[in-house]
Amino acid sequence: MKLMVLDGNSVINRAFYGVRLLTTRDGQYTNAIYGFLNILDRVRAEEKPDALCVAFDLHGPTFRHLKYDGYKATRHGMPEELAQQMPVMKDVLRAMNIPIYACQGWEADDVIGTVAKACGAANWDCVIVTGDRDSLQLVDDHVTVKLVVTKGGQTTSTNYTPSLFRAEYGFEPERLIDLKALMGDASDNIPGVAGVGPKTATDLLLKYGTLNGVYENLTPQNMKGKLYEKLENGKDNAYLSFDLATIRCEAPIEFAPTDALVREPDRQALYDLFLRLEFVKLIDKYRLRDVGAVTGRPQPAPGPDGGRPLAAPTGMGKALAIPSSKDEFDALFAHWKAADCVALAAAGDLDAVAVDDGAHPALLRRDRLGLAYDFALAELFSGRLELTVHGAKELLRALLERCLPCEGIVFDTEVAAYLIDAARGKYELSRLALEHCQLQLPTLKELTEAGTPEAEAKALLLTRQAAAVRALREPLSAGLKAQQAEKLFTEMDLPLCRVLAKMEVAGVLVDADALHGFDEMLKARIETAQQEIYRYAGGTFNINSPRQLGEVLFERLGLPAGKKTKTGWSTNVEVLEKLRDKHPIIGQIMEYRTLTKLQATYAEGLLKVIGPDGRVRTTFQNTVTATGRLSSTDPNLQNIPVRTDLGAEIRKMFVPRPGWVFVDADYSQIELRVLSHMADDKAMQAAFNSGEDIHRVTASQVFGTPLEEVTPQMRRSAKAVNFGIVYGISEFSLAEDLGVSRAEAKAYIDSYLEKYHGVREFMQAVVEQGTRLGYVATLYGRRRYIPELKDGKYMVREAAKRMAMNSPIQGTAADIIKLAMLRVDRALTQAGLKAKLVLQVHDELIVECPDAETEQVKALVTREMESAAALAVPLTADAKSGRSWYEAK
DNA sequence: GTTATCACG
DNA sequence: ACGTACGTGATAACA
Repeated sequence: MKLMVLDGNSVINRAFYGVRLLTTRDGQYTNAIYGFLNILDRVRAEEKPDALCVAFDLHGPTFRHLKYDGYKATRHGMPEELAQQMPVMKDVLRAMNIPIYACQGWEADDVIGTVAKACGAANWDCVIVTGDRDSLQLVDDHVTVKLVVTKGGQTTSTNYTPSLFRAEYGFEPERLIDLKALMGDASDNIPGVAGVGPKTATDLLLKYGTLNGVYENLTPQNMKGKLYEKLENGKDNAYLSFDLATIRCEAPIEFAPTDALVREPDRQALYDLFLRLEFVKLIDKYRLRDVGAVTGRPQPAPGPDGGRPLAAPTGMGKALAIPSSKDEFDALFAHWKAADCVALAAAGDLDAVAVDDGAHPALLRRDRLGLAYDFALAELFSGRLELTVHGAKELLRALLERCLPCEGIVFDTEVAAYLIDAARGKYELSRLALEHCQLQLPTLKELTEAGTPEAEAKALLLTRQAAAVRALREPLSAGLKAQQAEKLFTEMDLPLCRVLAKMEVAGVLVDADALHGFDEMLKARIETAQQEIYRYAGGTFNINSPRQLGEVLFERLGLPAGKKTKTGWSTNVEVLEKLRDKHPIIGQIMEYRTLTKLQATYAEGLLKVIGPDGRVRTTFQNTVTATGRLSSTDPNLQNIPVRTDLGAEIRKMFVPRPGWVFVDADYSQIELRVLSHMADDKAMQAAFNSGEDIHRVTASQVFGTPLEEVTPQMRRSAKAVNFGIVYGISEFSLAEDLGVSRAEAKAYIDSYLEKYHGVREFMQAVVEQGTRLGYVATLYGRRRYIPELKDGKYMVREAAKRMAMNSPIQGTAADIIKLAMLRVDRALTQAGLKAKLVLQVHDELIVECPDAETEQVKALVTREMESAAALAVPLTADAKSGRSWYEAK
């Protein structure tokens, strides 16, 4: 029989430092618990013990402590983030029915030793799981130590048997005590013999066997140099250390191995705990999903009814209708019209839609309704129902693609959840339902594995999703209200979904032939650069591998290595730039990098996603960024090159359809204007009101030079300072950026904040409020929670301050351009123009426009962008038109 | 899946 | 004494 005992404190410590900080929505830290459970799972799977228990330290003085004042005096107190998790960890273990042992006045090690001894007496094997090497002294024929190391979430472990120990240390496990007695242990505050380290101590033990052996042979002849003296002087400390290092196996605990036989967990308690800790995946892993059902939770369990016919998705005894005629649908529709919340969940291909109004749940299926199906969809989205969905933009896109009506969506649970906490970036329906409504959604996999045919499983899932969407509306509405974010929701982010859907459907035409030609040209130039590089390097290697490149540059060619990354040398542009004059290979590598980037990401990358109609369709993500900006994926059309001539060639291949042009309008300095408004900085506002170039004015102010005497160099510096201010400046980075001394950079910043003291006060106020309230907000009330402002670590706190300073500015600018998009879209429609918004790039809007509408659209877009917000300074936008994105910019 | 790099505002 | 600008996404390498 085999018992496994975990050193609770040691393992949870490893887990805490090995897993990045995680918190629940209400701020409970969970990473150590999560990591502990992972380690526990792993070692259990590896060892398959018959019995299992955990030993913990208790607070307060220990037996060993009392013997020596210095003992443990330097052990760091547990960080608050970990201390908070300790009681919960024990709750989890209790719920798992794993016994916990601890003993006042005794250390976890002593308890473990006692347990191990009891195992020996009962003729059981014992495995000790710990992250500390102290316990290795307990290793014998029946006791092994499993030493765990956690690195970046990965856990590896080593099983120490007597033979492995001997191989590594050269002596018996028990002699580890003698070793510590000689060399000491700073982390445990064991003094050892002054001047004797691991090397000397090991040598001594190998020669004389034990600590006693060493002192029995202590003569000046035996010990070289000063060693004799050191040992003589350190004798008392050595024997004291021996005592301190010895694990006591007689802690007064009642223990027999059979007490700890593995038992089934208390599934209910464990489920409740995991739910509270938001360990959604672990609920699955421990197969606790069914527990939610048997305890009167609102939703039946997914597992057991996987094979049952569709029924009662709302748990209130209502029958699910699956209409198969227009009449049946009409009857349902009449009921829905009277409901205050009709929730929908639609299949991606729109071939099925689940409807749930709380009283008349239904599933509309194309295969059941046939020709009446499109009619039903048209009715559903005719605007006569108040619909709630999860992910309005995707649904609208699907409807628009099929030329169906798309009215009536008044609530989007995904967008609402994003507004409530934008920092999460992920808003899966299943997760939200679990957190806000304690409602379990099955997964498709579970249902099919339970034997439900795939089609039926998908249908069942949809009805569940509709019910979840309906259940979520209330708590999320309340959340929006609590944050006074209703207006932001109703008037900005929700209506924007339709505009974004229209833009996605419109897409942008890309000249595939031209792009293909560009691709070929790049390939040829890459080939040339590659040959040159191989020639200079004296052989071939993978230039794309930073590791191999580092080897060639810094080892083979012996170039001076600059900065390092975590894994090796850095080979990024800044490093290469500094080496440019040192070796001709550098220029070629930079060329190669530029070319391959263009080729892989833009030429080939875009060619891959051009549709049959020659257009590419991005997805605008409206629920990912922490600040409120949009992002663009698959493909990302917000990072098409522009800064270099060769890169900008790509923009020549983004073209309007024949007979049309692009109108491209961008805001001028929107973030700085927003800052001048929010900070109410009169000096900065005056600068904008003067109509002068802002960076020049800043230079003039900061350097105390008349405007006419500002040199390009001064303007460049001022521009960098302006950027720095928006980002939450640090002297160091500004100095780096400008290539000046830190003192000089500091002088710039000081001078800037002196002139623009409104900005200084604003930044201070934002950080103060952010720390006090836990969040910062835009002009329109969009919040970003930044709990790191209260973090104990200086670095984390400083980074959080920069986020706090930047987010209101970046976020307000994002809010304003969202308003502008709504206005432009509406104005184009109202004016009866054919022109369409096609792209947004943060401060820039691109409209595809018939030639004849060009001038009207330019004026309209400029007007709508400039009047989107009334700030204390003018908001200006410049519009241009052209036959390609390149020309229009 | 994580890391390094580099494209954009 | 420590490491450093804000916000994104795609690609290739490597574990």
